[in-house]
Amino acid sequence: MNAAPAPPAPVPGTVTLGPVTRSSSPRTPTRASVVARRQQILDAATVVFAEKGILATTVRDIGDRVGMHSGSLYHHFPSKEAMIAAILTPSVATLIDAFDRIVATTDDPVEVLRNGIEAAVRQTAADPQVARILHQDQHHITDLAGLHEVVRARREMRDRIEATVERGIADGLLRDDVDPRITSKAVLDLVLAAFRHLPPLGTATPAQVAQQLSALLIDGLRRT
Amino acid sequence: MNAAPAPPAPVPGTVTLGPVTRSSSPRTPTRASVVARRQQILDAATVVFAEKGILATTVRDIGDRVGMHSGSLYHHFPSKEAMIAAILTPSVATLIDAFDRIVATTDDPVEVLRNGIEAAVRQTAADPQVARILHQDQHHITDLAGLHEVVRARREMRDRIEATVERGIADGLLRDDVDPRITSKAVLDLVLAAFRHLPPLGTATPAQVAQQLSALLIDGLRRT
Amino acid sequence: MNAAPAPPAPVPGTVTLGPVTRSSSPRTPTRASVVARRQQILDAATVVFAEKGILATTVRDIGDRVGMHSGSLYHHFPSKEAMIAAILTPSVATLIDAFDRIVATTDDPVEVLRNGIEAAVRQTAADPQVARILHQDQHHITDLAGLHEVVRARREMRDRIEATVERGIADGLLRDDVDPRITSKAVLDLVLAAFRHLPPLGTATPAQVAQQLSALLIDGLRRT
Amino acid sequence: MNAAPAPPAPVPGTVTLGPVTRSSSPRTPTRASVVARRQQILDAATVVFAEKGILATTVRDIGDRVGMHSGSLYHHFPSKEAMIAAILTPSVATLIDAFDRIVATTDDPVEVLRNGIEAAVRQTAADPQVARILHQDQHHITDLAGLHEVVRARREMRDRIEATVERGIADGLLRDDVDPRITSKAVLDLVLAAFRHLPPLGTATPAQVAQQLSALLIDGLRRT
DNA sequence: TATGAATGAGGTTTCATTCAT
DNA sequence: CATGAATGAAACCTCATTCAT
Repeated sequence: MNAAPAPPAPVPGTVTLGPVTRSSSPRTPTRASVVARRQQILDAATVVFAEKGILATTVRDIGDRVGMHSGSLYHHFPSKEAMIAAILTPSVATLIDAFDRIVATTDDPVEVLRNGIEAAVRQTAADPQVARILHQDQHHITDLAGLHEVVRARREMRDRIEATVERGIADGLLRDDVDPRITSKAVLDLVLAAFRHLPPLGTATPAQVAQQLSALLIDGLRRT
Repeated sequence: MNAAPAPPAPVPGTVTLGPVTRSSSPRTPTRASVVARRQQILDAATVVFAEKGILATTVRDIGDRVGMHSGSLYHHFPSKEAMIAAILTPSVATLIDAFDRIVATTDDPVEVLRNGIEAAVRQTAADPQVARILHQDQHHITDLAGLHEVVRARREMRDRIEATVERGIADGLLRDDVDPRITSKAVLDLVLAAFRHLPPLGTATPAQVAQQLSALLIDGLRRT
Repeated sequence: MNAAPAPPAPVPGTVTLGPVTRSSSPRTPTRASVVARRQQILDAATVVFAEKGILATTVRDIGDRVGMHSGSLYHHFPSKEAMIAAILTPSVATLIDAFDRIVATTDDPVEVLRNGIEAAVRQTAADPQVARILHQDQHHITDLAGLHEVVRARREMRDRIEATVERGIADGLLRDDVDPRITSKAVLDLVLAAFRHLPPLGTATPAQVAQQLSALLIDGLRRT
Repeated sequence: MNAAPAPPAPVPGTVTLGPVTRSSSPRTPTRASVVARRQQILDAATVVFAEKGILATTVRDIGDRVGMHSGSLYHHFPSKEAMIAAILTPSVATLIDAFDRIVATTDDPVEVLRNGIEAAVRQTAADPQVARILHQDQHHITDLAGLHEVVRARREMRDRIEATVERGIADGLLRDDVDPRITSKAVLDLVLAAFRHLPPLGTATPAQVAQQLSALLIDGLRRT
């Protein structure tokens, strides 16, 4: 999901002294530094988006945080929306991958759910800011055009959960009086909201949160 | 909260017995119609806020929907924020009241939760748009200043749930390995997100949704 | 500037006992009350204009002060500008009259100036608010179109002063090295600014202020 | 403060010795031009403020005069008020400095007044537009918040004059029947209104105006 | 690639004025 | 005559984006 860094361009002012390989003139950034700068911007943007919300965040906010003028951001990204996409897309993809790997591991739907929750929480812990954006700006993401992939990914996640629940019911492992659609939305909601309990907003560890959510969703609150 | 634009309405209940008593011509701004206009605006605003989000909604959007110039809205409300407050505050208050009445009814924490969830879902069903705003704009509401009451109400709700869970654990009715804080947030989240399953966004009935959430949260997914 | 609250109008329910004096039908206000209402509005407007300046004063400010809706003011005056004219014009006319009477009294230019200053200060004391408006909104009055009369009056005042100074010089009573134009502006300025020293803004009596200004302008600061 | 719109100016003093040294193409935003742009805006704003008054001047008026969109002004100043401050503050400071230098020169209160008046008029002549703003928008400046410094400066000027008059009286050099407070206000008023007599509004030279005001205030109109 | 200035559209709010009732 | 709602223009300011340098 890495948007091609694009070649550093021919560098207009550079006068090549000889036919030698001067991969980096005094001012020519290396490919590495280009990538680094890009990531720097994304990191800053992620923090601000998470803190203020996508809509309330201005490109100037982002520029300020990288120590760069807002206009300069447009050398790295064609639009604010592109930054959002660059931030969310890979993270969402990773999440799906993780879930898929779980599904491949075992056949037991209950295990799939339990492990899936754990994997999701772990991923959330790895990047709580992105999870927060995904959660709190869900609505704006939906109609942002260009984030179709993100929206699709989310829907896919839910479908996988729904399918798992359905299989669990069919297998007689899960109660047959629950609605798979409502349930899957609930599971996804709680999992994506896990960032609230993890640092920096919360204090619990990923393992704890995963255990709590599993307990809640699978076993219920009531003592048995 | 009737979202439908609905014609100015010649006061539905008023039946003129004869041609005589013309105490109010169709356009007389009776006290009733004054209130009605205000409510008309709020209804329109509610729909738009729910659809586009608080931040993305412009006062012009609202004006367009009522068929009014945006500036004219300021005859009824001093600011966009005031409209938001007028929309959210009563609804949130109602919710708390409902929950409180439940708590007063029984001592059994499990019953409190079950009935509380049902009451909340019912309230959400009564005004799904407001619930949606509350859910999806939580973040912006928090730092909107003037909505302190709404924020406080939400926190209060969570505290009540947390206390109930704690009591349930103490009484031995709920499992003692769940974290009341995480649990209460989860319960509140799922309940406030119930609007998704109810019309117009969903198709389930309030009773169904309440039953599903109770089942999920209290009894768990697993067949016992 | 009589801010007197004035009686609340002709009492709507008053029924005239005979068919004769129908100067006021049940709802027709007497000419007197009409005039009173008009004056009430002007008084309120004067206070607000003086306090906040013409431009910064909104018609709502005025309405608020009379206890009337801003729209209703338009039953009495066709525009905000008309109110300004109604406030300033008579006062300015009075001032000119006063000055003219002085001029008619004596031939001695020094006496004319001394008495003129005294008369002007007295007039200012009689209506400090108007003087304040005249002073601080001079600029806006100039290009307000409809206040031509006020502007003209001011210019006329200055011309009269200038003529007096010129005559004084010709008569050998005033120094011949002063520029009548500059001098006349200065005299007018100081006189119109006298409201600052009088209540409610200041504490001096009209006599004191007049004496001070005469001393300053005619005799100078230096001890002789 | 060059009010003239003046072409962007290829830097008048810069004489290119040969066709070679093209260190700055016409449009290079050198530090000088950055400052110049800011000043260009301030100059335009000064003219418009002086002509129409602070309140009646819109940011669009200013933008139009610089040939710039009104929104673009906000790259240079955070608000209209900031522009006002940037225009008035330095000028007022200069005025106080000038007066202070005078006071330090001599001990004779009469000389202090005479020289002070001259200095103030000279300063007014140097920047008549600012003087005009200061004079005609005194009221709005007072409650503009952010211009406290300007207000304070004005008051300080008056205090200095008042002290000088008091000393003059104590020394027996000035008449003892004048009120220092009324006198100081009058002196300041006339001095700040001097712009009326100077170009572009008037035709007198600074020296003439200063002499006239001194004559008027110190020696009086009457021939001795 | 970074900068700083500029654009242009649009956002919320204010306000004199009009008008049906 | 008063009311209260509505209008329409305009005010100040914000912001994503563009572009010459």
